[in-house]
Amino acid sequence: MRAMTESSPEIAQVIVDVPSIQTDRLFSYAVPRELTGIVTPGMRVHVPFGARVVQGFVMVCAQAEPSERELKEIVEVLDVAPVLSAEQLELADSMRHTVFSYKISILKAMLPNLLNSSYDKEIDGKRWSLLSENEKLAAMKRVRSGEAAVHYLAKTKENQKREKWLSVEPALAAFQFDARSKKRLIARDFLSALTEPIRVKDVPFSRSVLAFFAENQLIKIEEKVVSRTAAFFEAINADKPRQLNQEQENALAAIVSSDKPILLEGITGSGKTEVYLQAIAHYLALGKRAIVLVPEISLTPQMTQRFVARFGTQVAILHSGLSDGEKYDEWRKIKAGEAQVVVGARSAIFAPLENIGIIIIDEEHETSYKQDANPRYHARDVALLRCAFHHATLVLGSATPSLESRARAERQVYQLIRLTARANPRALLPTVNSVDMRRHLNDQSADFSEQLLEKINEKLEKNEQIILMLNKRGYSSFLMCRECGTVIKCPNCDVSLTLHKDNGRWQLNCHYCGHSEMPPRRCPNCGAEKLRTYGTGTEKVQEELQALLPNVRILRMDVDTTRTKNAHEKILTAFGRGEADILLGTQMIAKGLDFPNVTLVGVINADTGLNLPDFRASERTFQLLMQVAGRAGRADKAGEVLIQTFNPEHYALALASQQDYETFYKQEMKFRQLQAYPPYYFTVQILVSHKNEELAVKKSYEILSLLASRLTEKARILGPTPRSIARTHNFYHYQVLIKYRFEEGLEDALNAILELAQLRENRELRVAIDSEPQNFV
DNA sequence: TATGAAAGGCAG
DNA sequence: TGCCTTTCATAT
Repeated sequence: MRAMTESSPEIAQVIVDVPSIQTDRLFSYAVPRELTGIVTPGMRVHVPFGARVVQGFVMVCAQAEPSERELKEIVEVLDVAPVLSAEQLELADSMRHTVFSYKISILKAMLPNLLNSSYDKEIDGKRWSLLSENEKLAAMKRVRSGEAAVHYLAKTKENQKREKWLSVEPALAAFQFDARSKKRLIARDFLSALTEPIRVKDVPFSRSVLAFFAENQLIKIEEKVVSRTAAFFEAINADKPRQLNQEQENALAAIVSSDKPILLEGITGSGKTEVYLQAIAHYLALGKRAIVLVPEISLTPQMTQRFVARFGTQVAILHSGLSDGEKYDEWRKIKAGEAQVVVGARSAIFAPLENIGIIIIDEEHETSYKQDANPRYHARDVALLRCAFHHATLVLGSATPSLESRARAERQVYQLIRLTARANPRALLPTVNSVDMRRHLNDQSADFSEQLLEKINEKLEKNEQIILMLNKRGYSSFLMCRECGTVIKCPNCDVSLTLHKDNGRWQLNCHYCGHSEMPPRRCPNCGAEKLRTYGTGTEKVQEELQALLPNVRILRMDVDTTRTKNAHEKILTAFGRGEADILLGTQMIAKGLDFPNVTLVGVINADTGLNLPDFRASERTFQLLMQVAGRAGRADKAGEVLIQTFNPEHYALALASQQDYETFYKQEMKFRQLQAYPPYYFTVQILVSHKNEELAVKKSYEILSLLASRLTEKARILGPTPRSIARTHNFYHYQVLIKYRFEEGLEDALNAILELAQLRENRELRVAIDSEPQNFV
């Protein structure tokens, strides 16, 4: 076989890093003779493409046909071993049918950023990107007149962190030192006491001292590739499996024996994580590996430490808080087979694990598992494909499963397993009550009912902790003129500006485009000095609460207080240590936190998400309330939940108060059936954006008629309608929604839309196709 | 996506 | 005609 590949030329078929519909296909290149047999599918290469050199992925290698026309040659191979496995290449093929973005985007999403090349060019040996504007103009002139030549570069960003390590040679013991060289003698004593290699930067002697030892071969200094993430794993104490209760035992038994995906519906505190851990241990014992997905926000040490405590350095962790270098290091650790368990957010579903036995998706209903930029994949769908390939078990865990998943369990596509009791039998379920805020409009505070204040005081007296949720950041939602009704709006977007108070400085911010301005004193429309704030955000609640209870210690957690690295973690650690009485925040505090001393959860306004123009608004509200309620009474103390609302009779709120998922599921399913929404129908959303509103509408209609001509009458096509925020960043957004059950021509029709979007006349147009969109606002 | 070639616009 | 900008087809 080897002889054959050496004798006849090879060609490599490559997907190039040029995202367009015209280039979304294989391109053939000749494999240079010296690389024959070395280039294999899944490797990154640099190839000539037009006038440039671009990165590409080898998808197929084959013997060249004798009649084949002259092909350009691969310029360079970037890898000694494929960075993408055969499984991943196949996965990209499958995903291309449901995720309407280009193959190259899907492939790139599977790799850490550092493995994607950056491009530059060289003119007379000088890097284009390093030239000043004037130098660029001069260089262009010289190129045009033929005085200089352009050399196109593609460069991998891959970089490994290296450290110098010192080890002692046997010769050191016998070496005769000059008695006058004090420093060297001290160093000798230090070095000869070493039993293991040591990092050069940890040696307390200057370079010149060490140089003497190195020159005389008394020590050896070597560069080692080191991991940027290893330190995290060292500080964590080991932990042993805990005793499972009967329900957990049953769940575990079902997981390890099931031939279909498992939907694990377990109330908060029912010990899902322990079931996950023991299920993983089961597969590890069989020599298999595991992926665990958790929502980004719960990737705090609280969650990850449990996995590291149980499985130690076999765990690799992937989340957005890591730098590109750190992510690359974790990726390499997995690729090298050093990690058996990968814990991470959405993109960890692409982890280069082999021999997967189980994939677990915790909080499976979370929308963050769907990527809301290209490629718009859902980690759950990718997990299904990977499990099919590996014959692995998929476990979807949640206290409030998505309707899609729960309905699949109903139809026996998934096996439904319930955990109905708290793992700690002394931990009681919280009691949940709602407060009808319509009756409390005249209370001393507009945002706090007397009941809630009373409860807060009661808990403070007992030195217990409180979590308060208000799903609105900033100080107040908008500024309105009391004279003429003018609301201060963003110049680039169709939204009102949110008032913020940052270190005592007032500011109006746009939450969509980042626009920021000083609040005006007078109304810009009528000039009256009657601008008032409306709507309460977390900043204002903090201020109010501090005024009502001067001695209370409040920690605020929202996007604005968690911008810096590890800020999130710091706030939670401080709260866990009891450095504050109240944790006040947006919905990010609802997820996965476990503080035993928290006995009261207050929802200041449960209605914020309810009136959004999204068919999932009720589902989201229900899930959020259930989740935040689960933060109360996690340990031996009884927990209470108080939900303030203007819609106490709304079924999402009423059933969340009763902690009744099953009834909610049934009721919501009726609504979905009536309205022909998921899970009864599949949906595809086409988003059309243009700086010119008329053109956005016109193009939307072109897309509509294209769809109408290609789909059957059974497909329901809605729109075009403006998005609920019709303009952001000065772009007007329209959408067309397709609801369907079975449409053979859909994939072709959607690819035709991608083609339409690439037409020259549509250069200013942005079109995104979102299969099973999770976000309509 | 980004390139070079071709076509178009304009001053002299 | 030279010089600059815009348009367009194309990539193995």
